[in-house]
Amino acid sequence: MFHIMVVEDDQALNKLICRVLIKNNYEVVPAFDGEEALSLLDQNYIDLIITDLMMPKVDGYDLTKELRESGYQLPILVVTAKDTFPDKLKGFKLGIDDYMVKPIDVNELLLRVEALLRRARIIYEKKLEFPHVCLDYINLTVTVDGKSQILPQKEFQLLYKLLSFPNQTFTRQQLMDELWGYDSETDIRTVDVHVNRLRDRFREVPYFQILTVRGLGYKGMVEK
Amino acid sequence: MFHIMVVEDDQALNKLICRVLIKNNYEVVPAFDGEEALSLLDQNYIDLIITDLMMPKVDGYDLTKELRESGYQLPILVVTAKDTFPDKLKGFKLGIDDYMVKPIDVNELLLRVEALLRRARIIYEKKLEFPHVCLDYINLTVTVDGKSQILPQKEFQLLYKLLSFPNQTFTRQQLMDELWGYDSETDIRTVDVHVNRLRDRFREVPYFQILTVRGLGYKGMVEK
DNA sequence: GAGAATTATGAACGTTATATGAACGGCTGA
DNA sequence: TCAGCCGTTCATATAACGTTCATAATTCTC
Repeated sequence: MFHIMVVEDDQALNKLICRVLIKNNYEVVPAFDGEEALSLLDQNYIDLIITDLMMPKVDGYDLTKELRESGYQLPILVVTAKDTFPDKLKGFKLGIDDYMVKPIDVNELLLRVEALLRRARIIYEKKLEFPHVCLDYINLTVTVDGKSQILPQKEFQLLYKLLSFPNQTFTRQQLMDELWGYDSETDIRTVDVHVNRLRDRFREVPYFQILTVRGLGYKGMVEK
Repeated sequence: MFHIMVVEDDQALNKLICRVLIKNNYEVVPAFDGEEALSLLDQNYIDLIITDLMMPKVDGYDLTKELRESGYQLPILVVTAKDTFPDKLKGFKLGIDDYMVKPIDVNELLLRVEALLRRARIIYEKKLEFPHVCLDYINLTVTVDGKSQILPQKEFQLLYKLLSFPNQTFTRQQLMDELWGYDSETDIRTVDVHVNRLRDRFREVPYFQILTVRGLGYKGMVEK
């Protein structure tokens, strides 16, 4: 779901934080100093960073500075033993979002991570992520290899439904019930038309497709 | 400048916080319980709330709940003596943004206020900068490739909002709420008219645009 | 392989959402 | 006080969408 980078040179603490995050359904990318963090950031999509301040090579301050100066706006949460006001001042002035003093309560960490994601409007993006493909429910947007397009609502909802449960066959009636409402009087074949349009739209995209299950309905398939 | 409401039943602390904020150029609206806070919120434009949890009549939890349920998205910073995890959990789940435990360092409070305003894009910098394009909130000025023009207020605010969160779709209602006020009775279609005028105005500019998300609202796009 | 059943596809249509132009009235500053 | 700007409303034009329908293509059954 959300991708969080944990930058912390203390191996044990790094591992602890990562484990807690993973347990709470975050995707985690660990790094052990600021330099590694910067290079990993280029290669991974990251929603939020949790970072220590004191670290070898590039420290937390410089990491923050680098990121903000190169335009990264992602939330940065500092976890550190430094408890003096000047440290906090420096951190906040560089553009961090939150500051926790060790020893930290990992449960509070989770709460603060969530609050930051919410505030940065990252968390409300109901998303479906696959390799090469991402569906954004809020924006009705399908992104394939970085290229986004907005779909009409019905088409989007249909695709979203089918890809939410890949390989599971849905009858037309099921789809009608869920997307059109249980009492809809719309012709059941309307589903076909939308499926057809989706196929047209993504004819060239190899990463997913909608299969017909004759006699039953349709099913979504991802990344053969 | 920015308008901050301080909700705290301890008169001395309330006064202290207000004084510090005023000294740092914030406009302050004090309230001494949640009920008063709610009624003052209707009458004043507020950017951020600092609130205690334990208060007579409506407490901090209920205040937060009320606000979030009626659509207010402004940052809420809790200042409280309650230091247990369940308290924090409850607070964050209700939608607070930050949590400080008494006794607090007012200087750190200032830093956190600043961080929240920045993150909520309540224009701490009062500027939005992209390649080729810069929006100056103070002067209502949009600069494209060095050429500046002043926009009418509503048009400017709308553009500013949309470009503050590029690629995020805003419903007309959200935009109305934030730019016109939660209780505004202005026709929702007024948003369309302003969008239309902005498009007219920047028709020739390739660096940003406002896209329609049919059935939902609008979103800003920067530098395709 | 023929006919029946099912699905695919393209075109057309009505509906709804949005875009656009024009006009009105209030406010502001000269 | 008046002109001009601004925000708003309204009426109408336009475009997008969802649906239906007719027909073609495919698959299944016997």
